[in-house]
Amino acid sequence: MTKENTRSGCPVSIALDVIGDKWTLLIIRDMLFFQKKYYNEFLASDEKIATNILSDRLKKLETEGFVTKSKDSKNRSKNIYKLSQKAIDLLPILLELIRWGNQYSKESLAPEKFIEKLKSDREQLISDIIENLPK
Amino acid sequence: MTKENTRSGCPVSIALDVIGDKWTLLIIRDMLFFQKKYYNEFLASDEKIATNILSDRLKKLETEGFVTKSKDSKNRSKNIYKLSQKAIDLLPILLELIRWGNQYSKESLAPEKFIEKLKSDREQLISDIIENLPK
DNA sequence: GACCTCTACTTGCAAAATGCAAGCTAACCT
DNA sequence: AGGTTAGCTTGCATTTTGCAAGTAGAGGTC
Repeated sequence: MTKENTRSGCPVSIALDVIGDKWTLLIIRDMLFFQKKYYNEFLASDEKIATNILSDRLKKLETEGFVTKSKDSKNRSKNIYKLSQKAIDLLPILLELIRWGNQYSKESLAPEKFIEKLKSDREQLISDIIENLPK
Repeated sequence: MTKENTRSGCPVSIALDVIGDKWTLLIIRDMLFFQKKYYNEFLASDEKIATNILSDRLKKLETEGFVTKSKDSKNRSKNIYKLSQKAIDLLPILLELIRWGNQYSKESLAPEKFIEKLKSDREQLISDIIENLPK
């Protein structure tokens, strides 16, 4: 009785079925690039996500196996969100989005150094980012 | 008086502002990988896009500079849609979506050979695809 | 020239998703 | 005990989506 949510067997379509919206990848971006892990950290992003959307997306990310949720041992009223490997493997997609977005918008505020590194040593950059994730 | 549609200066957000939905990239996929160029060819895809959504997305793609529209010289009632460089440059994003979608779904129907090539010689694959686009 | 089909839409309408503001509950802090 | 922080939920208006039906123009067929 599992509800089918895929539209076709095309891997592009399969990926878009879960990350094809304007918010999901921004949450994952915050976790991958800015080491965010708390609800209120996600809320504070420049794009100003609404609380109900954030709540909904975190729930979906959890049920789809992109993040795990646990209590902060220092403060039992806080939840810690942590990326699974499935989400970490979205990193190449995010890097290509960054490269494209940076190329086609004069409004892009990506640090020059990051873009340089992305172009010159993508593999090392990926390693660095993964290395840097909260344990 | 241009309407601002960007949420922030983050290049990820900038990219998602234009391709962050479930349909836009599928149209571009059809053009890049299957050399589609007619309205009814897009309609025929497995994902079964509705006519109003397709019409809306083609319009947006045109105004955003991803595709150009022209009359088919053989049949004046047909429109030909053609990718611009801006859209062709989305190819790396699509390839990473394919790789991810293929890795995380057992339902992925991507040809084994394509995935092999993607993993072993991505640059050559990109050249081949671009080479193969309708003139 | 009348009729049919094909192509590329538009329109109407119901359902779902989004955006905004407000409220709410359980820690924890002082 | 009272206020603050954290992570939500709820209500409601607006927007987007999905489905079915209709339409207008070009082309082809008898």
